[in-house]
Amino acid sequence: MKKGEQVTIHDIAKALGIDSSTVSRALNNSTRVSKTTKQKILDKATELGYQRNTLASNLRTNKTNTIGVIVPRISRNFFSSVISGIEETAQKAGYNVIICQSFEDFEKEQKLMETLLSNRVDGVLISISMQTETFDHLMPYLNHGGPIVFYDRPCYIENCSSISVDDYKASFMATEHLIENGCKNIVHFSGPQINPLYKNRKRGYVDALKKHGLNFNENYCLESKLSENDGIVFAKEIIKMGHIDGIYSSNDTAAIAAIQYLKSKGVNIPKDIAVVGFNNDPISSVIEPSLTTINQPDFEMGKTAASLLIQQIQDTSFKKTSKVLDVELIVRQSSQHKKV
Amino acid sequence: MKKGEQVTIHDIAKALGIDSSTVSRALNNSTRVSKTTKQKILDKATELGYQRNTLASNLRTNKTNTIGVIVPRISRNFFSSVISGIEETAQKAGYNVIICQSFEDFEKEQKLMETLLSNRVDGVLISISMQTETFDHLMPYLNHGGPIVFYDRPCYIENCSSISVDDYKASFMATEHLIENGCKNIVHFSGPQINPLYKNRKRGYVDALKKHGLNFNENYCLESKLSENDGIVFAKEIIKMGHIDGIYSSNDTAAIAAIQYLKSKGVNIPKDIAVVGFNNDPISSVIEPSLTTINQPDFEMGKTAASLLIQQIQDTSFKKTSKVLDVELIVRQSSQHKKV
DNA sequence: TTTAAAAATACAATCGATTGTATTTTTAAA
DNA sequence: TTTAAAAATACAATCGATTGTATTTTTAAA
Repeated sequence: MKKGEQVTIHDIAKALGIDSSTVSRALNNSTRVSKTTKQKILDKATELGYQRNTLASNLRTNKTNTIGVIVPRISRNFFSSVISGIEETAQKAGYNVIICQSFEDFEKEQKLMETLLSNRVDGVLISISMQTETFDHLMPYLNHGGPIVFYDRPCYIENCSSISVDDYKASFMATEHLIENGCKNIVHFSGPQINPLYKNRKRGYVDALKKHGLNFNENYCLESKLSENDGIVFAKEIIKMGHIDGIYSSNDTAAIAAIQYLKSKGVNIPKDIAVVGFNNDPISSVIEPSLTTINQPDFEMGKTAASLLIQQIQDTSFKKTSKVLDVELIVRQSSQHKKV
Repeated sequence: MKKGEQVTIHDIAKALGIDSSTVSRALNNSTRVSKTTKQKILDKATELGYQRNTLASNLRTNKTNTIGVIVPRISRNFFSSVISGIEETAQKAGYNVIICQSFEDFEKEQKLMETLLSNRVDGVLISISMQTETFDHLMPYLNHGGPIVFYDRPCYIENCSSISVDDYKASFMATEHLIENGCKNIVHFSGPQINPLYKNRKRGYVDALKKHGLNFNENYCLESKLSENDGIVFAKEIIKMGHIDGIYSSNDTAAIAAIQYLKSKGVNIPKDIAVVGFNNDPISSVIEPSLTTINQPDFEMGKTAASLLIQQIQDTSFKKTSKVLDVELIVRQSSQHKKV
């Protein structure tokens, strides 16, 4: 940005022979400026091509009207839908949104928090990375009085709102669905147990087994970061195990990778092994057999998260709340095992 | 952000009984401050939990070390890969990245440009929306001296660098591939012709037909925004047309939607109709039959775009350039028509 | 020990907008 | 026409950091 070309309120003031404070008030549509003057100022502003310097304004008013969003990866469908929800709500309330990717990396997440604090965003929405095990990097921001709301991946920090999905129930439903379809030896693809989200999903899986008199085998719970490659690795293990007839995966990515690998090895899905995923990625309806999965209200989660955060920004006495949204089991072909 | 909690360089200065200018210089590691003083200042800074106020700094130095990225939709795989490339290069050069979605909406794009100008980002990377037909909304930013680099969707504005893919060649290859596989009546799914990108793709399609002595039928060129729904609408038209044996789609989304619809109507892909897409979305390798498509160097495009922009930011005499990256035809099952 | 040069630090203005207070102008009642 | 109240505008300080210039302190040569 070339310096010489910046038009400021002082230029407008000088051009009209008035004070810059009046210009400022006019541009903010204050009642303290007469209509005639206001019009003159507005006209001159467009004439000179004035554009408010938000940096200066933000510095003075001590707020940025900006919320920062930390997301593990924007490329995942679930997250990009959440972001759309956030943007919609934020825009309506007059807030800008800065989107940052942590790439599931703790150090990157730390740096992003620093940048957001340094840029004095009014609030932060964060879905913590899978690597994150401590929360010290959030404290400077919280100590400066900045509100944080957790979405998708809950995180129990005092005074922070969070919004998530009923992972336990979803998992229970998914596992029970496999059992009802005749599966007896169900493997679970799980994520890092440090995260309550994956813990809850595991609990749901275990409890569903228990309810139906199937005993839980710790070896059947395969933990990873649920990447495509993890799905393939797990599929290989499953073939080695030999007698597995069901897979409940904590995300679609790993489930789909596993299905493709198993199919390539001549395993019939769902006749030999039934599969249920999690997320309802677009790809899940395209793969053959189409994948039974859990649909989350992603867009709504984004809207709710943004709305909780904005309430906290605007009303510091706002009581912190935790919201849990409901999910839906989408039954497709991959789970039609051997229905009696 | 609560006001009372802000620690400034003045607090550090007061605590140490020195001047704030010295504190500022120390924090910026200037040679004008002695090692002992520097250490004292750094220690006090961490003790007080000081975090630089970037707003103030940016206002004073008249740069933000931030580049703005306008992208039609982050959820599209191609764009999220481009963004990853941008972030990597930007981070290495010490720039922050603000990601904004236009959702292919012109008005939204206008607003985003205003916000970016207002926030005085040092440069802008933009892939213009499909709705965009005029470029007046870019002028205020350009007039303020801010550099803009176009990526993916070229846009010929004086003094602006751009980086794109050889769409003509890609299209020619794709169409020729269908012809070589025995297709005689090839439909082209095209995008808005206002955009050179889709124009070039159409040209490639037309020229490939010509080269192989097939005559070009304007009715075979179906124009839309290439959404999922557009793909279905086109598929219906194709069934009506009756004698189509090949589809070359300007993106995978429409191609895949069309394949699914055609399959549901009993059309055999690729025996009855062969299909080639564009983008190499992850879904293209999962659908059955797997989709022959064009792979673009998305990550590299992001890196190159960021690097071009940063060069322009740092060296105003930098000569504007247009780069064209090469593409690759990924042959899969959907195009195996009736190879002789 | 004196003194000039170099190093370190302080002073003061500035970036562009906002805002509490003071002053001037306008309005309307007396 | 006078005058008090209201409206409009100007003045001046401020947000937090940076930076050119001035001053002080330190270093090292004479």
